[in-house]
Amino acid sequence: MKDYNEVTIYDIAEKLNLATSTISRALKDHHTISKKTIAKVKKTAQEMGYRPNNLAASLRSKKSKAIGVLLPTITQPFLSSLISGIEIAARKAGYSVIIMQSHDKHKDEVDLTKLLYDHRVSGVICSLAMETEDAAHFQLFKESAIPLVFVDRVPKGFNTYRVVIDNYIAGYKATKHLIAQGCKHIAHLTIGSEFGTIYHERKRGYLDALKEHNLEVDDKYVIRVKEITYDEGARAVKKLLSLKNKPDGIFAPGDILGVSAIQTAKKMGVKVPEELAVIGFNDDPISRIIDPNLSTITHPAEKMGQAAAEIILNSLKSKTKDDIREIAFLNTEVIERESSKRN
Amino acid sequence: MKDYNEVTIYDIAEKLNLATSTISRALKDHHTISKKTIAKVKKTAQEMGYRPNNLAASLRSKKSKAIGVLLPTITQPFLSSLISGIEIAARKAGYSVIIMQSHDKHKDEVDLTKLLYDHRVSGVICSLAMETEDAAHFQLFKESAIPLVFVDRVPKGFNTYRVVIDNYIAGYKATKHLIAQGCKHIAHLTIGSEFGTIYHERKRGYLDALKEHNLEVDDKYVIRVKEITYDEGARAVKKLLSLKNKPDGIFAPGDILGVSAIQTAKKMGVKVPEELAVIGFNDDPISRIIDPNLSTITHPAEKMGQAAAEIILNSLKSKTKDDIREIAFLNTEVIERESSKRN
DNA sequence: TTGTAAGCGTTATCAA
DNA sequence: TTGATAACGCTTACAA
Repeated sequence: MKDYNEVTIYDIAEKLNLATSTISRALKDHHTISKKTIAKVKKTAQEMGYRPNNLAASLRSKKSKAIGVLLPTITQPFLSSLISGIEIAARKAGYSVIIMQSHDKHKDEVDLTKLLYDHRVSGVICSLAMETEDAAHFQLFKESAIPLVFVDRVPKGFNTYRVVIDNYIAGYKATKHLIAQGCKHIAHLTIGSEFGTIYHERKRGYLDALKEHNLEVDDKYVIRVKEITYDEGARAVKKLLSLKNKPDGIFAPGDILGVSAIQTAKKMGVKVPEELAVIGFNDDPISRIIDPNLSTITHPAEKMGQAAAEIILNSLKSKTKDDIREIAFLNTEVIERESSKRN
Repeated sequence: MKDYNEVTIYDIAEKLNLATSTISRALKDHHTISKKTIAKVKKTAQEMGYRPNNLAASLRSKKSKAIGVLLPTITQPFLSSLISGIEIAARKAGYSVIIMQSHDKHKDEVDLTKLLYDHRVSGVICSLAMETEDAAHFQLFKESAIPLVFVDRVPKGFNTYRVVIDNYIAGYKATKHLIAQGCKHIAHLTIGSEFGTIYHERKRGYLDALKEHNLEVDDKYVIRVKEITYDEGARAVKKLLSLKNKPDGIFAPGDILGVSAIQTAKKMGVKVPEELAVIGFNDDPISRIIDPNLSTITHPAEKMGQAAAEIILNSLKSKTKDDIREIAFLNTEVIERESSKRN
């Protein structure tokens, strides 16, 4: 250990014959301290090798300069990009990022909210676990006025900040794209409950696009998957392509499902896009590798992360206990690739 | 705020007519406290809704129960899986995980080591930035006896814990696999300096495998890329396939490069694997999506993360200022897929 | 513009 | 087995 030479503001104060409070203020450019003193303090701090002790500051101010991030997992491309965006924005403002994974388990999510609370994080960014059906465990952040931002998988009927895309519009656009390619019988895969809303919203967009164009809305074309995996995707698509009236288009609400639709179709001798047009969701790396390349919907992960972090940072700065809960709607676009190009 | 009802050990002490020190000890099952008292304290703590304040504990003990993780980026599949492994192991032991991205910049890495130090993290897990050529900025962890584990991209000649695969063996195995498929002219892509060692080691394995089998070692078959991107991979492979003596095999030390080798070959009318066998590295998701599927080398990311975290945890527990710097070598395997199957 | 002094909630050192 | 008390390094009223 080299604790013996850990320099504190007390040491600086002694050396400069000033009070610790003056040092503390000078170091943070407090306006009541003269420029001369500030310069002098900073210079000697530098010379003495002073390093602030965030722990002490946090204890005193009851706020650690940290943002807690609670996600189902961090290995999905969308989520790791999200974290990246958060980390960049947080770092710039001098905040650190603590990450926790719920692994889509409700119980873990509940436990981790408590842990984050214990850590006295300044703010929390969360995307809900697939299992979660209520948001009661987030109440403690509200009660403690700790800014809370939900991203992507957001709870229904819980009043907080949220950063999302308009999943309804995105689903609508995706379906409309298939319609524009001449598809008449469009299938859809879906997952999740109404609580996490995003897949439900995408489905709403899908249904409304069909209705708007007077296209058949048929329950047998909407298949529910248990989880977003290649196996589940294959299972669902096999079922669809075994129908006597095969669909001629599929809107998959995730690229893993979209890719497995292409793979399954190829395996079954169904030509993509000629006989089956496919569009996915997210613009994951795999969508550009599959042959034919998968058309998809952009999901601006890094931007959403930055937006979420900035909302927290602003909320912390303005201190106004605003009851206006900001909703950031980020834009999405259709990316047209070979898997849906029929014209 | 509901600070007014924040319960502290002081409140518990008052209620039970005990000293705060007793409460503190009881809560941690200290052996000098009677079982009866421990039970009583825990029960009332529970009842009163007591939540420990890590910040205060950290300040006092000069150690925050946190592990700092410093990586080039978190969006690469290998690295996000690594973090996942770290998070799981750390969480189990009651430690939190703070992540920082160097974005492969040396300067950022230097700054972030200081930040991590300021945070009083209990330990640090790091994978070096591509730019980094010396490890001087990690010295402060050594001096403070903060356990430091390097993973994957480890520094040369800096004595600390490290969790790695044997990149030499892996490169050797990959090349040998191509040789077993009947390849006679095997090319290799490489990157990075000798400091970060991993790519250099893979290349050594490649060269030794060739030599062992009396196969041609030709400089024109070793192409250096500037970064691991599809564009750089395409550029390098285009060059290789334009030689009058085209290679009949490529060992790419990363799946992105391997995938772009396949794509480029296909585009140039070179058949994979018949005319060109390809093997990548990492077993990223894209390797199973590309057609033909990319043979590759496993890189046990999550396990490496867990191993790294556990080394730190053990080091913290045993407190022995051990100078034996553990090296964990994890196993790798060749995964044979279509891109190299010629027999 | 600067100083005084009281905490923040623990842990650790003695002493009992 | 338990208690009293002094830190840990900083922030922040309030005073000067």
